[in-house]
Amino acid sequence: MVVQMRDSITAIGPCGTCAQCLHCEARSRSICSVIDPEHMSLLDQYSHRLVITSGKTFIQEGEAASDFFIVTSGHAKLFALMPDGRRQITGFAQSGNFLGLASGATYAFSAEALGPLSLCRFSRTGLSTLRREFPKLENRLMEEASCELVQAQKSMLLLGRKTARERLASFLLEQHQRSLTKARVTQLPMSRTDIADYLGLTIETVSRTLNALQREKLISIAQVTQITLNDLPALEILARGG
Amino acid sequence: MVVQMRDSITAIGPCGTCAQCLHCEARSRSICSVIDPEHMSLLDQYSHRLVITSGKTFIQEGEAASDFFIVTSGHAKLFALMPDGRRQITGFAQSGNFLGLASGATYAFSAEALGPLSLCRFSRTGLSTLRREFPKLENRLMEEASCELVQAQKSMLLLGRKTARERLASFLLEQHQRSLTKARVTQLPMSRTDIADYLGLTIETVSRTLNALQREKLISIAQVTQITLNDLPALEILARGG
DNA sequence: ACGCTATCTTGATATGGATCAAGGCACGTC
DNA sequence: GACGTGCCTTGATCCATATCAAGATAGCGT
Repeated sequence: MVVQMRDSITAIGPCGTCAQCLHCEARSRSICSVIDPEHMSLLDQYSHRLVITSGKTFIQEGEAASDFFIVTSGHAKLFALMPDGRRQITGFAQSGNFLGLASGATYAFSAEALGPLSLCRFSRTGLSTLRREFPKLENRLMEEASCELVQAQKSMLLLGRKTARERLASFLLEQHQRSLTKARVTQLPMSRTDIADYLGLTIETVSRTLNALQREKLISIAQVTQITLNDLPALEILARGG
Repeated sequence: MVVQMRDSITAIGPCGTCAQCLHCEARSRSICSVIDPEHMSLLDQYSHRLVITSGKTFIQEGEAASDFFIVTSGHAKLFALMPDGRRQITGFAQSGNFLGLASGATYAFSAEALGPLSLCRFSRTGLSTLRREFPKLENRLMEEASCELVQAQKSMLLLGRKTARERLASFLLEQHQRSLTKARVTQLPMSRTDIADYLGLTIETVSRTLNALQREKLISIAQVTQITLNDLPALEILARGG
């Protein structure tokens, strides 16, 4: 059962027989991991799969916050805009991440697909029902909120007090940690412009600083989006500022 | 029942007969507002009153996050430090505010009293018990976390993309809104250094920018800590950046 | 009231990162 | 394989804010 919505958003709706949640590639990393496989059907009932094309905005700042999302594959960027176009990316989301906590009645941020993206959508009321049904979800959601708050405070320190070099080192280490691999090669899903808007810098400064770090042998830039961290300890010292 | 702890922290412990929570000056503004007066005694049982002297650090970044706090009177600043002393204040807390959500196993921030401060302390386990006992608390805590996340995203935009003038205008409006009065005179509980560390600026820039806003008649600085917002619409336009 | 100290303001100068302006490179199209 | 078209890099210059350096104020204790 596939339903076409608007121009580029495809909804693959609930389906009693195919039990999607059970085989969800993001389940172990998402809030759904607290729900036993035997109750998966209720999860299926209140969730909908979406596929989003690259570059599409699927959450619009200021609109009624009626849905929550879990990223099941791909990457997204979350951002806030100023009237003159200045942009601050407040975070990147990947498989398993829960989106929508930073909202009151309306969304406090916009979200856009960084490449092809699949999502799982919950309506506000649907999630409420699930929370009542599975008290463990409450704890998991609070955990999720706590992690986001901790991350937000790190970003505030970075944006308010770190130099460009320290910001790039922090960013590269964060990306490396999120990649979940031990390999020191990190594949970046975002452009230089996105990195700049995440770190509160300009694209030129990002480019210059990355190349400076490469000249100092701290990193190697194989391709634009593929960076090797050659000296993790040195990068960590740089990132934390001494 | 008054228990003296360390040098300057006074604990006024649970007391079966005086029913403190019922008369708590912060109750209507705190998470406790969701609990009926008839159940107040359970709240008393799991909470402890503390009085903190000005300047004392009562939450230390990196220490085991064993307690949560509610500010019952006074103001506190929350901050993160870098090894060389650079500081980012991530928020200010006042009566009713809940502290401790931005924590995993350890606190992600430090907190210090801005002037005399009273707190209500909950142990992690005590709060867990209360959450089980009063499901409404879950919703209220999630609300609290959402508000903090929204606020954090606003701070990220401010720190990453706004000019000094825009930051000061945003700050003054935020303080004005928090004061809960309609009067256009705002009494600031924090020093210029704190404002600078909150806005990612230096104390000199804060001073110069405030005086520039005064010269332009947007504000009046009666005393250092007492500022009148003369032109709210203009300040709002400035704060949002056009 | 006096002086001590911390905080704030103001001025002069420096600088990290922004802005302006060309190139270079990769990738897709015809 | 030439030609676009979007990134990305590199260079030259500028400027908003930091830094350095005095003063000015305001509490506060004696």
